[in-house]
Amino acid sequence: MTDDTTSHGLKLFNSLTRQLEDFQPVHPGEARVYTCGPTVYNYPHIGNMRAYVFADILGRTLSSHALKLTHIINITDVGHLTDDADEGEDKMEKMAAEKAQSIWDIAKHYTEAYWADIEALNIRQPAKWSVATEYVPEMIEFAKGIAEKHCYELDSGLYFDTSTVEDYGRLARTVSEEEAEQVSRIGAVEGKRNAADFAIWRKTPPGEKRQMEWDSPWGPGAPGWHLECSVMGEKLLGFPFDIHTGGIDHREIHHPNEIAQNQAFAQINRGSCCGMDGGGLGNPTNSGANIWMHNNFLVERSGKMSKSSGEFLRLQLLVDKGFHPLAYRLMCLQAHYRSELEFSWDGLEAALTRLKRMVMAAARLADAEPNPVAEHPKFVAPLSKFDEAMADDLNTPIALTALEEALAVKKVDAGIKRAVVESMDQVLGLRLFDLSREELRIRPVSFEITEDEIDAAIEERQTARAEKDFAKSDAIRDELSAKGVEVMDGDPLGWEWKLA
RNA sequence: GGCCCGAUGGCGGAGUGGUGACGCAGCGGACUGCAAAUCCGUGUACGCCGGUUCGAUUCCGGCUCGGGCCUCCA
Repeated sequence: MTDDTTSHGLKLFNSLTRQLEDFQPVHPGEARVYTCGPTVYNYPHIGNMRAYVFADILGRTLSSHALKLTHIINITDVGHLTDDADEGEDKMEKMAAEKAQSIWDIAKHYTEAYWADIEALNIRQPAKWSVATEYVPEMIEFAKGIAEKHCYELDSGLYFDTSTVEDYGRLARTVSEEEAEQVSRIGAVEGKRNAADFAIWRKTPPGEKRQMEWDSPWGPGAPGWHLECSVMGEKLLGFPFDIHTGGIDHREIHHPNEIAQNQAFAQINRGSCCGMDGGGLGNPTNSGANIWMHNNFLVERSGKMSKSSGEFLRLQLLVDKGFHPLAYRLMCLQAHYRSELEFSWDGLEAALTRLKRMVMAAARLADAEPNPVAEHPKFVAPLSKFDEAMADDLNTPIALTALEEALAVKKVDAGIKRAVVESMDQVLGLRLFDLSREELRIRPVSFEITEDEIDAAIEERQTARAEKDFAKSDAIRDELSAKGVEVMDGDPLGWEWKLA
């Protein structure tokens, strides 16, 4: 699964150019990736998690191409506002006030909840989780560096003048400043030079004291949201790095602003960064990253997933209903990352069934010693199909079909087959050889019956069957069925929960 | 209002200028006391109207419908 050409045969869709591009590492043999992570003021919903499944697939694919991966995911624990881009409450402060907890406790709690989901979805650990509040001094330094030529100060903070960089908004396909002006912003900040200008430092209003604030040349306050990603990307990966990922929503505001900051940085430090000349985005490296990738949304019929509509879809809710987290991962992989994906419980159940069947097929290879050296002609087609699909902008839906073709190959050495399947699952991360059917059989919290009771009932039923008392055995089966248990006589597992 | 995207069988979802993946569901078969599970097999679709073409689901234009963004969001 390796390719020693410079492009690694890998094509990725660059949102900046809206084209498929060959992946050419900035540093030969390496891949440096920055992923926009969560703001830890609430639990992540499953739509949020799609972004990290996508980033994980990207990272695994880069690794499979023999690239040394350095992956950074940030944790935003400060600097996110509730309404307008420049005013309003800080999300973190708001939640802390609501819960009457320290803002630091809020951040810790939701960071850990997020990490639990990361693990449950078999998302690999990045090289580093970069926490925004640990980089505030660097953010101030960064802001000081670009302040004179690219920023101006208002009462409420230090603002970035978007007219000082070329091609502002190119990522979002904003056509012109004129167009941006047409947007009527409620509560727009007085004094901004351009409608699109944004705060890079938010001053604490006089007489107030925030839980999170730092001293700065512009007075006490907090960094703007966009600043952290510019700074951590530069500090940890160096400009330009290879790939920047995030949700498609970031394509419109957050990443254009981040890019503007990076361009300003490139202008100030012209020549000191490889490839960055401080000009426009005709030279993509000025954006800070060679390729910008965005995953599309998970949607449901009511529209976009929303955190404001009360109970939202958390991974734990799926588990509570009897769905293993990896069924959700598989559901994500069944669609291309750039397509919207429709969420439904039926769809999730379909993914779970598919996953179970793949796990069963893998289990038939449990006793085989993986033989990654030997080859077999029957696997040539599935393997090349798999590699081509993944190299074609991470086409996981097709890669999955190649995996299933490999699992379905008959009359071959099990060791070879196992090695093939393992190599594919290394990229897809479904844990086919670690999972058991028992693990996938998760009891929905709403079901009353215990496993001991089920075992007892089934034993009683088997006795009746042995005595050919089918009236009784059928009655027991019906009873179990009413309680959500499906009896499976000819199956070693014996029984299964009836979901959905 | 501005910008952008989508429309594929019962559901989800790939892909393609000319035999329309795949998964789940359904159906048939094997197995089973009967089922279930499993395995094998299998039918059904490219929103509408024009255009280009020998030929379009695939390219172009229009229409209809749906969605996203423009305010925090993966």
